[in-house]
Amino acid sequence: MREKTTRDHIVKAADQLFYQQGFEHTSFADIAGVVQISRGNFYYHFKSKDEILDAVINVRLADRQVMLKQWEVEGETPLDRIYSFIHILIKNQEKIIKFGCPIGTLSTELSKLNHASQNDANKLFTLFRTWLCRQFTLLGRETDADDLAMHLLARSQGVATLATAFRDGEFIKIEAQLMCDWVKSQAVETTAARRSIH
Amino acid sequence: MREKTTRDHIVKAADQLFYQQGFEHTSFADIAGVVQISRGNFYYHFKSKDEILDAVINVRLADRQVMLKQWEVEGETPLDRIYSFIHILIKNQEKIIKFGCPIGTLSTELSKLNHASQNDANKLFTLFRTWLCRQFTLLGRETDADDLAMHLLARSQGVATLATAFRDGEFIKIEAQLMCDWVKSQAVETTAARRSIH
DNA sequence: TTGTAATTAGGACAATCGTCCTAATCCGTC
DNA sequence: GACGGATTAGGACGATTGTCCTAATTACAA
Repeated sequence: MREKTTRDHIVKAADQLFYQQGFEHTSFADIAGVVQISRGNFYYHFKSKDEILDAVINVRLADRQVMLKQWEVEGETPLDRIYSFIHILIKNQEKIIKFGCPIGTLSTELSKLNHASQNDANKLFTLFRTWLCRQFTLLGRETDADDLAMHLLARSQGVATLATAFRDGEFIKIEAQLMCDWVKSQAVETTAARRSIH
Repeated sequence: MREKTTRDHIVKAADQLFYQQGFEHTSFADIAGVVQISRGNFYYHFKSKDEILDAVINVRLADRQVMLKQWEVEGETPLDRIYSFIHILIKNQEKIIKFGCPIGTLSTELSKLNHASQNDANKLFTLFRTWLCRQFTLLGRETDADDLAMHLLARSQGVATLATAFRDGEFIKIEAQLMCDWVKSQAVETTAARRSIH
């Protein structure tokens, strides 16, 4: 699990710092301080700061892909798997309160910077969106699975934003429970009368 | 409505630029370019960039207070007033797709910067939170009015975040409708059997 | 018209940013 | 031990940042 190469160290440190301080607010000096490396050495491994960002995004994509695969193995039903998604809000509670959602905050920042990598960063959202979409399809909601996926994604994003602003961990717990209840109610509707989301 | 003083011009330009580009990514040169003023002249009106931020936050607070007051006058029922809140997502659709929610994105950025004014910026959230809380109380949900207010705030924040990421205006419309349906269902529960939020 | 305060323009400032260059060092191979 | 490529250290660079200082200009009162 421990990274061996200097390049991996740089990416790992950048990943954390971009999350905690934001991309623009993190300087080469900051990363160098963590990795214990000379500033000039960066440019042997990366041609620019943007290239480090790309590497960070790719690492995050790979990490989340592994996580989603793991949820597919562990969760027997699509319901269980969606619960796993909701549960990361609880699991990462402390970090979310301090720094928000790593995917959402990066997407928001790059959007304001009008950064060239915003499309790449948003692939992280798409990754969860299509995964959730597939689970809702398996749940029998093939016609509106994507709407349900977007709905759940949005709610988790909103919870993260407000939990950070108000430094409120209890709020995360309450909303996570509501989200689980909502998902369950959506599954039930497969056998019951089909209604709109509410 | 037109601002007279140079100070007001600066604050207005900073307000827009902080929204569109973010606080840190907006330089004095950027503001000066809009206001058509020399860079050195800033420090006659403000002692620092942080002081401009404080002024912007106060202007936003005043603006939103006026808006909320207006909704109280226009809306006959608390239900109507909450609808007005949800409707800003539709009204500001284009801006939200481009730049997100001005309150949420500022709060998120200042949180990452660990900026001294983050508490002041979060007062914007509190303003809507207490206002929504009052409306839900008038709706007969005095016991969990604050939970409902936070829930609605979170959902609107999440919608804004994803609408920006996916540049999707249709998503805003769908979710706004869902939120309206949800609010209505919450009001109905006052007369019907009291259940948990779902 | 004159004098005084308010306002502005423009440049200097130290610090920091991302970037780049070159010399030194490391390390495995012959 | 010597060679050669991979890796690193350290500083120089131009640009930009927020901040500050001072002289010039404006606007208003006497």
